[in-house]
Amino acid sequence: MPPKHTTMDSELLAFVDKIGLFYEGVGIPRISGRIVGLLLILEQPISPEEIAKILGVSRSSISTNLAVLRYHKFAEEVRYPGKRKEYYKFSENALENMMKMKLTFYDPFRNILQEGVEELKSKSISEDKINEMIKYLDFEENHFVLLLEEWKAFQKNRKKKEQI
Amino acid sequence: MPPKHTTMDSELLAFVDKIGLFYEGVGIPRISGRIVGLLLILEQPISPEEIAKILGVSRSSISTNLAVLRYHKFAEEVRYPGKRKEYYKFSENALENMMKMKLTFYDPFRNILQEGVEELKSKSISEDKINEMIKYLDFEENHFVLLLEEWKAFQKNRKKKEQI
DNA sequence: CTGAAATTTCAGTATTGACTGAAATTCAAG
DNA sequence: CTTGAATTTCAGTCAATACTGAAATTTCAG
Repeated sequence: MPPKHTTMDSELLAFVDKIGLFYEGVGIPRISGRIVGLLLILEQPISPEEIAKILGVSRSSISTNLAVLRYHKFAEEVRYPGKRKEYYKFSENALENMMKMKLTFYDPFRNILQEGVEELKSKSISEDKINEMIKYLDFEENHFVLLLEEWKAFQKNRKKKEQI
Repeated sequence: MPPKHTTMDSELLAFVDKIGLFYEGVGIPRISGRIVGLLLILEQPISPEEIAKILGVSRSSISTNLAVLRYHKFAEEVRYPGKRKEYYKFSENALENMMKMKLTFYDPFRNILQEGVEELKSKSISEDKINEMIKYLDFEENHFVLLLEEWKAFQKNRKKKEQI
């Protein structure tokens, strides 16, 4: 049976809103942040309908924002047999997926710089600063990949311990 | 004697614009990105006046954007004795400073989550997802600090080699 | 299959924030 | 100091985009 989330304590809402504002500050839609905040604190999955009601925004806006959270695998759909409604929860591997998302930054930037260096070899420009930057991007990306591996290993280990 | 940069090859400008668009895509003003691109390829420092002319944007916009690049230590002021104008170059430690900038992300977010957990202990919310996220943020931040150290060491070593 | 319930899409609106130009301020050469 | 060149500030404009509501589409219980 799907859970009901009709109302929400104003202190909890304040927490959710703070996350929304933080998201807005880093260039992500505020509603996305508020949804993330909400999913973070709820024990049980919640329907888009209820999210809209609790956050006081339009149903369509929730739909759009859930679509991108779903796309990045931050939010995950849950279905209850016999119920038509969708329910959402904070994705199991949300943190891992957030990191994977960050990793998509490097390639496009690197490509621009790399193409720049190659195309512009003939012109009288300074290549060394660009090359330095490419080297740095590779350095950082590589670290991120390792970080991801470490985190996954750390998690797996922890899960195993909990099982015992 | 300060250098002159009156015109600029259209291919170079295309490169500069690509960086601008990339910046825009990640939520940073396009002009900031174009200035960064310009400083990247130039051998010699350039005046705000000349940047404005080359990029075809208002002088005031350059001023504002240079102020934030300067604040984050991505761009560095250069003065020529006897000349009133300011000149700018890509900062010596720009890459290092970009990373330091990224590090400012963690604390505010961590604080929101931490306060959330503490304030909301009484309410019937799920603490474990928040705690997991805090743990992850610490994990990532810590990695970044180490990365910064490694990069600095790597750089120092390289500089030494070049000297010989 | 059918139809009602739910979700998504999309055109329009509102809000945010980047950019401009003129006015105010700062700065350094003389 | 003084003065004019250069930079910064700020109110106003414009453009990008987050959000809304209605219409279209999808979905699944019966």
